[in-house]
Amino acid sequence: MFNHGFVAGPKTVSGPCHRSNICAKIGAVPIEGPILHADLDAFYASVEQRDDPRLRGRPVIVGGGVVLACSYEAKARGVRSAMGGRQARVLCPDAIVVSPRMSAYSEASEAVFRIFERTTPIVEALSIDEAFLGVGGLLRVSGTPAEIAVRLRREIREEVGLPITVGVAHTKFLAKVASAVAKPDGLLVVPAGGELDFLHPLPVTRLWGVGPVTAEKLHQRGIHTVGRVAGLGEAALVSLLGQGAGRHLYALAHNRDPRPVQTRRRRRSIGAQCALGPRSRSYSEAEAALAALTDRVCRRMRKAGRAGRTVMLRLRFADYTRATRSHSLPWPSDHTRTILDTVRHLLLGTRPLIETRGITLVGISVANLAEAGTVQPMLPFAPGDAGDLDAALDVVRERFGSAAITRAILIGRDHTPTVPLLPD
DNA sequence: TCTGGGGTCCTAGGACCC
DNA sequence: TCTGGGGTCCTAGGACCC
Repeated sequence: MFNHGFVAGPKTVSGPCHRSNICAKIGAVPIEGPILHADLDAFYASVEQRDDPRLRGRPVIVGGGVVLACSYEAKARGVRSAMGGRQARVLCPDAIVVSPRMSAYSEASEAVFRIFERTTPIVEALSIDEAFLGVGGLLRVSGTPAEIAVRLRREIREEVGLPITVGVAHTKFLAKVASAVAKPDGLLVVPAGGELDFLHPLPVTRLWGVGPVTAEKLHQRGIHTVGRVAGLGEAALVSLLGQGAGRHLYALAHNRDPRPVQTRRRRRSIGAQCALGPRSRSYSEAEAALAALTDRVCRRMRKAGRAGRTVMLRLRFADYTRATRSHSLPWPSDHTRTILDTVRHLLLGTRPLIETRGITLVGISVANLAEAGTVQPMLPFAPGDAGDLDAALDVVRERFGSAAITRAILIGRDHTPTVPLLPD
C-alpha cells in the first residue's frame, strides 16, 4: 500500500513534517524515532538446544530431507538452511538431526512477542522469529534505544532461554542490516549521522530486494557495494532494474527509507503446498494431494476468521519450472466444498500440461481475504450445509486430531488416513 | 544447490467501464 | 463509423524473503 507509494524518488525526501502530512491523509499513525530490529538466532535450532542440553555446543540440524534451520555450530561447517539433507551430512557428518517441533517454536515465539509488546506498543511482526519495535518517545520511561535493546536481550535470554540479536537505527532497513551484521547474539547501534558510513561499504546483496538475479545484473556492471549503487543515479538504476526495483534501491542506498513501523498488518493470503518427490506423479495423485491441502487451508481460514475470493493453484513440473492458475469467486468463501471445487476446476485445465511434463509439486493459496464475519452468505445453493459440515468437521479434528477424518479420495494413499466420511 | 513450505510485492497484458 | 484516455479488476509470471 503506501509503503511503496512514497519510497519513490528524490522529491519525496521526507522529513518528519512531510511524512506526517502524508500519513494524516491516509489515516495511518506516523511512528517517529529509533527502531529496533530484533531477530532470534537460528531460531528452531536454538529452541532444540534449549530443550535438550545434549545438543548445546554441538552442530544441530532441524529437518530431515531439507535443512529447515541449523545451529551456528553447523553453520560454521558450511551448512545452510534450505540445503538438501544429504549435502548437509557430507559437510557435517557429526551433526545431530532432529525433527521439527512446530508447536514448541510457536510457543517460544509467543513468549518472545509478549516481551516485545511489554517493551513497546509499536511492534511489527515480520515472521515467527523477528520484528521491528518502534521505541521513539520512550526515552523518559525506558531509557535510550541502546539501553532498551540491552534489557530486551537480557529478558528474552532469562525468561525464554533464547539468544536474540538486535539492530538499532532510524530506519527499518538500517535496523535490519545492523542486526544481520551483529549476528549471532549481538547488538549493534547505527549512530545518527553515521548511516552512510555504515551503509556504503556493504555488499549490494545486503540491500533489501536484491537477490541472485538483481545481484548478477549489478555485478555485470562492476557494481559490488551499496556505495556504488548510490553513485549510480536513479535513472540508470531504473533503466537497469525497472521502475519499481530501481527507485526502491536508489532510495535505500541513499538512506531514504520512510516506511513507518506498522503495528497491525493483516495476512493477505493463506496457502499450503507439498512436494511430491523427485519422481513425477500422476494426475490423480496430484488431485489427492490437493484435496488434503485444501482441507488444511480452509480449516486455517476458518480458525483465523478469514475468507477469501481468489483461489490460486500452484504447480511445479518435473523439470522444476513452475506455473500458476487462479480463479476469483464472486464472494469470499471459507467453505471447503466451494474452494475444492474451484481447485479441481483449475487443475482440470492443466491436465494436458501435467500429463506431458510431469508434476513434482502442487499447492494452493487463497487471497483477497476478508473478515469471515463480513462475508455474504452463499445464497442459492447448499442452504447452510456447507458451512455446517465444515464446522462439524473442524470440531472433530480439533478434538481427535487431523487424521480422525479424511476424504475418501485419500484412503490408501501414503498419508495413512482412517475413516472415510466425505463423499467424493 | 538437484531444490521445503510459508509468504510478500511488482509487472504486464487484456477485459471492461466511463 | 472510428476513435481517446483513465481507472479497475483479473490472470500469469517472477523476484525475493524467512
